[in-house]
Amino acid sequence: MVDYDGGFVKQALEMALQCAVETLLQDVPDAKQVSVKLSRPKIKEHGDYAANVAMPLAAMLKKSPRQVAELLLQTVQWPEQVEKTDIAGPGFINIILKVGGETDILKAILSQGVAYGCVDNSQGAPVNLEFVSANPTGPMHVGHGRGAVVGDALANLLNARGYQVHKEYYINDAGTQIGVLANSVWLRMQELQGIASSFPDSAYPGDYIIEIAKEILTGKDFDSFKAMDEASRINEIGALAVAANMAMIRSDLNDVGITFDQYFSEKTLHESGKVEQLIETLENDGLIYTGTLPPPKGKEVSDYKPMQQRLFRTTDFGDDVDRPLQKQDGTATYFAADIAYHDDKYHRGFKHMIDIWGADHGGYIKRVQSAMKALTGLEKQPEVLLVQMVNLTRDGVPFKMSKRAGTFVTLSEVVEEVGKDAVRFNFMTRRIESQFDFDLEAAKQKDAENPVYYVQYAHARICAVLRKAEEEGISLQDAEAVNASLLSSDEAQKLIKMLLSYPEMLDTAAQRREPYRIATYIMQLAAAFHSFYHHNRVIGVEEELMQARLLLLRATAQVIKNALGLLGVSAPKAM
RNA sequence: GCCCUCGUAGCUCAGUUGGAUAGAGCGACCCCCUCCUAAGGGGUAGGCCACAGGUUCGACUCCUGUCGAGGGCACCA
Repeated sequence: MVDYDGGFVKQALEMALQCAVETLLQDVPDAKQVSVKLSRPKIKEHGDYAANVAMPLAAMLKKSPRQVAELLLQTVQWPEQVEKTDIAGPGFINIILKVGGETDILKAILSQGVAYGCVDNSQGAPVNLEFVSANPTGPMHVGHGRGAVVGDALANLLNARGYQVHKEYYINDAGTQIGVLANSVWLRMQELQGIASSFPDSAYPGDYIIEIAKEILTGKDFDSFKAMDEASRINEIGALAVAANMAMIRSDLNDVGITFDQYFSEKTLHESGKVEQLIETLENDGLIYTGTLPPPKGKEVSDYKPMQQRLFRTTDFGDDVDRPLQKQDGTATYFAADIAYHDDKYHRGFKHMIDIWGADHGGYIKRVQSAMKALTGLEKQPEVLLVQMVNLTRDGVPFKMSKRAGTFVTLSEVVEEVGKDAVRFNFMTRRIESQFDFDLEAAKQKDAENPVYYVQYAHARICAVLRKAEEEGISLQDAEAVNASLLSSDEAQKLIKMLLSYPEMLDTAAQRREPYRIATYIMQLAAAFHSFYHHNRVIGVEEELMQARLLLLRATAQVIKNALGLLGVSAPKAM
């Protein structure tokens, strides 16, 4: 048991078995490639690792799986860590490692501290991770919060596993929505000046619009706006309103502990001519033509009119239909700006991009990837992770959110009610592919239904024991001096195995972009600890055993803290 | 009509990317604090893994179809 450095033993075992497999297959004429993959059996009796290679080999060698397993065991040259092996069930090879490595692993956790589970990323591949990117037309709602929390945890996870992550927020500060925003604010500004005006349905109704209007009026005289022509007034107010909303969004994000390395403005892409340049480039490459798109199917489009458009041949690169880059009035579409944006990322040196989007943007993936393939030749870039919707309920009753009707629940409201840790942890407990039912009342409760308390409590409990030890004048022995082989109880062994599997879990989570695995892991780890705690008294037992158990607790606290840290959740010393 | 995601215990969800007896929490029922934090531990009950085929030594996992839920389908973002 020395694979606390992240799967070292597992690799050695796999290589050893692989050699044996190849030796066996030497004489087989039509042998197919068989690669050895070890798994960790769920059941203790099945050993530390299990191999299933004997089964697929059986047919090729025309022998039973158990016979094949025996041949393999005769051939294989195991590394020294292997204690013994078994053939079990239909033909599994179960590998049992030498015990007695407990001290090594616990010592390693303590000496590595926050670095336990991490690999060096100083030479790591740069990854551009774009997430949240909520429109700057209003505050963030809880749905945005899920993407924000997942994105931030993924950034931490990838950084921990060898990548260099650049966190980016794309500000959609161009287009008609900003016009609507500006107009809404202008109406409120007039209202505040006592000028009665009708408030159309198309305007944003939220109270925050009034706040923005007030803020603008304290900074600048109303008459100066009145004196402007329509276009420059809307432009100016739009810019001020976007700035105000972005300040609010950044503050909301800050409340959940999220910051970005870069905020990228869509507007600057238009202003700098990058969008135009992109269209020109595509034009020169013959990737644009004039054509007419068919009407959308299955969707009511009352104002559909066939029209000639400049279309990008994305179908040549895997898309379903060619996409317009310019609107009827000649201005660039959102899509045009978006591929200019991703192209810009590419030219900033990011060959690898990950975007986290809401599920309502699922239909958008193919066209962006197709466009990027056309522009850069990269396949499947950006890598898009879709986060499913958050369904809000209050005491089980569905709660419809609408920015238009002003009935949405903001992220900051929820954070204020529930707390940052609970919001972050709860959002991390499910796969992003599953829709999230978020009950506003349940999330407020500080009881067992809130898993965050279960895991934080585990950490606090350990700290309490360590405090108690200090109070009683017990000095913690140096890890080197501790005889950790005394940790032989079932609960202790289970806990050690959990600690040992942490780097492996992180690696899987990073490779599969599934930070929720961290949350699942912490819950299992906390359960293993609580069980240990209940069955194994620490303070008051015989000195040598007590020191061993204290060491185990210290290592457990460290891993809980590390894992929670990746999720952006605190590990309280007392609760 | 087409595309994407999902369907596992009464409820909310895991299931290590095809392995051995499908696991937690909540809810139900029953135990455990003279003892380091009971925000905890132990146990019982609860399953045709939506359904039907297929692939193979083996399928909750992969493929096809059906049913059901959510999202999306030009000139918005």
